[in-house]
Amino acid sequence: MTSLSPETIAAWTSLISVSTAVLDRIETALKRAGLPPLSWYDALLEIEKAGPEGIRPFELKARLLLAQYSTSRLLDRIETAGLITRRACDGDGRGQLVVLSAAGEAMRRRMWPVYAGLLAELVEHRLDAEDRAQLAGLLAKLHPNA
Amino acid sequence: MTSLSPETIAAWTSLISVSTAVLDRIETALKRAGLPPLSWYDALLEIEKAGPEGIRPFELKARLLLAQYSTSRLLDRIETAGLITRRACDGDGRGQLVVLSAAGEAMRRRMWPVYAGLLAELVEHRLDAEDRAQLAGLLAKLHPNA
DNA sequence: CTCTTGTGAATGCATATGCATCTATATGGA
DNA sequence: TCCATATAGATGCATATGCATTCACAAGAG
Repeated sequence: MTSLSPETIAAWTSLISVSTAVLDRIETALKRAGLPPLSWYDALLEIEKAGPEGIRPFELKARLLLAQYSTSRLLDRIETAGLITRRACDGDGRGQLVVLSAAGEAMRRRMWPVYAGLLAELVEHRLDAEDRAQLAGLLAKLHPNA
Repeated sequence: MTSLSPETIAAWTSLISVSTAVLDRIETALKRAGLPPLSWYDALLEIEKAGPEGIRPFELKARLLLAQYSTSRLLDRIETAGLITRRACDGDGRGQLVVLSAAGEAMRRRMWPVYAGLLAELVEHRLDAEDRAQLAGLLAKLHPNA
């Protein structure tokens, strides 16, 4: 029987409930503002970071921790909304390159204040500078890379 | 323009990626073991804690941070699997009381080692006792109650 | 008692997700 | 060159989720 310390349980349950609650608040606020879901923001941001060269969907999938089919369909929806363009990738006939459109950049910028406002209210304001650094450090130890 | 400290951003992105990655590992492991999803575990545990008196669905909804319709349908599926019984609630004709069945308790117990094993590997082992206490404390400050 | 309003729970319909599979191209070896 | 295998990406089908609405009962006002 695997046994866990009470602190592990407390940390884990808080981790989940905090992330769920904050995500929920963000999604609700975006919806109320007539904006797309947070997943679009993350995608738009990664695509924007890739610049005019564009980014390959499999690369995006890795960065966003999404399943392959989720990436494919998320890009479908974002493309339908006119926020990206997909073009064939020369050098690899199987692939494509995704590039942000001007409307895509505008959309990401419109989403940011809503997102950042809630992070300020729900994260930044509840921790002092030392706490924030400590929390970031502790969570970094939990990254499942190793 | 709302501005956030780099530590806030780092803490938030880690919070999300860690919770996503760990949940993912847990869901995958449960599936591979032929067990139901983690959401069932959480529900079964809350129902078990309520004891033979049972628990009202709206109470469960609050504890699990679920939408009303999600709760209703989750209970449908769990009931279909024979893990709970729902009976009318005397004193409130609108309501019902959900009680864990023996099979439900057995299922929760079968799920626990898989769940706990991964929490041990991915959380407990990566932090020393002091880190765990600190992390739990910091996350407690982020609970959106206040 | 009756009417209005509030609350617990279910459900029809549209959209999103997960799984498995499929197509097309790439790559490495015989 | 030809074949086997691997990788990028899309998609059909089943299941789950979100939204809005609905139904049933509760509670308080008159």
